Amino acid sequence: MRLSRSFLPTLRETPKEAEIVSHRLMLRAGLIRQQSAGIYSWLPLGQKVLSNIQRIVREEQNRAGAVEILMPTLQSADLWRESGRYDDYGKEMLRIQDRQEREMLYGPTNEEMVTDIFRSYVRSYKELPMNLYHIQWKFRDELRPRFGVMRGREFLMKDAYSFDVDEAAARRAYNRMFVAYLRTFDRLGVKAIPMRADSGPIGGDATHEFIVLASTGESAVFLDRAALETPVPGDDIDFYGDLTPIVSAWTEKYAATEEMHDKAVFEALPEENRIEARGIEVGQVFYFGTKYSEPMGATVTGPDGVDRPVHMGSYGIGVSRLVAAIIEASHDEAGIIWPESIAPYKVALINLKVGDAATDLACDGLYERLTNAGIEVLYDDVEGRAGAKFATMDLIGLPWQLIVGPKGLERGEVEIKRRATGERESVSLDAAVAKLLGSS
RNA sequence: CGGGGCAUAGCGCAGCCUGGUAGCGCAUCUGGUUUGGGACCAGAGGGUCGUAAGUUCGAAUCUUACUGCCCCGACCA
Repeated sequence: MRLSRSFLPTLRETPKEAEIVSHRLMLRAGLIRQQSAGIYSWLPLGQKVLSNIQRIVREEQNRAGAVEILMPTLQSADLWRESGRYDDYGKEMLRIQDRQEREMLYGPTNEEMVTDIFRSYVRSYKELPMNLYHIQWKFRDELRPRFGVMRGREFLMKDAYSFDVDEAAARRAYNRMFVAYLRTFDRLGVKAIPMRADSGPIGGDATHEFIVLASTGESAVFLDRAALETPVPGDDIDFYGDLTPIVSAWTEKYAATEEMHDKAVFEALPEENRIEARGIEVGQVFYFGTKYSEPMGATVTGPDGVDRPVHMGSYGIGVSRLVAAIIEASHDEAGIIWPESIAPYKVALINLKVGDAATDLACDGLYERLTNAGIEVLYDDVEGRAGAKFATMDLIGLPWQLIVGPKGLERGEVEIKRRATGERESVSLDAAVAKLLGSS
């Protein structure tokens, strides 16, 4: 993408409403614009990051056997009366009337709706296990939205729902999502630790929150340092094999949120292993048995010919929140440092002297070669001073900067800078292309 | 929802106390000089001062109500 044809509104000064670093950087780098308390528009750069995160989430969900659907944002109140949650959910749920004065709501979650879909079609245990997910906007009318998209009212969430014939099978489904989450967050370039968590109003007796450590996090957490070093399974993992050793390797190490904190167990750890920190919840997995299937009549016929309510779990990832969480975990004084897997562009191609024939020619050539090779390049082809160009590119945090100016070109060289480390080297144009093609 | 704060140009702010019809920096536009880490000079455009009522000869400024937004807390992907 040529900068001259793009829409990249960066700010030199921080809007005063932004308190935490991710919110400030998201506004300054032109990722989002606030439209109302807790409600944001996503600008081109933010939208690209959001879709890159979705792509990875989707790939890992699919790999773990979940099947993508798409449910609407608006739901009928009647469905929620079946589960009893229409009255329970309270003011956090945005209730709407349509022109026929039918009671509707903007979905804060989708257990009822997915259960309705399931019960409409599935009759036999032979069709299980089943796991349906979607990535859709949710609305929760928070008392106090804050920190930008970290706690917005409207937010993008991946939510998956598993259906199984009995508890043992449901626990296996739970483990599949647990492992999928380990892999997803790893690929997104963040260290998210599964921690024992309170099940809250959704109910159920098995749940973990996946938490990214960050000083600005909203939850206080306690964990064993060993949890940080537990390996994440590779992409050769067999999701239908026995996952319990992997899950156990994580759950055996102490890691808990404040609500579930067991002081005695924590203090039994060697002192140097005890970590007290703050964290951002980016995902949560639940097993809640027949909480919805029973009142809503989602049953299957078992091998013995008897109908039983299915055992369910739900699995959420806060996609829009992850954008902020990743920035909290990966930035410096100058701006954002995107992990390569989700960076909006891989390379910032900086033309230091737009209008200089040789520089323009070199840049256009590099742009074409890289783009043709399938690399996403943001090409700064706009007249401007070097300092301002560097500052903007540092701010938006693309992993690589390819700096091209007349001085280097006289020697036949361009400069490659790695945003994360600041390390830079001067190489020939061919070597630069080769290096960028070669780096993953 | 309890407590606190803010609202003046695209962004950041001053002016308000002590009423007299709005200013600074950045950004934008024009011209020139510059050009490898957010340049300089000269000029220009842009605001019915959140909304509504009130007080007054006169309101950004005083009063009241409302709205929006932010922060702390309780609640939450």
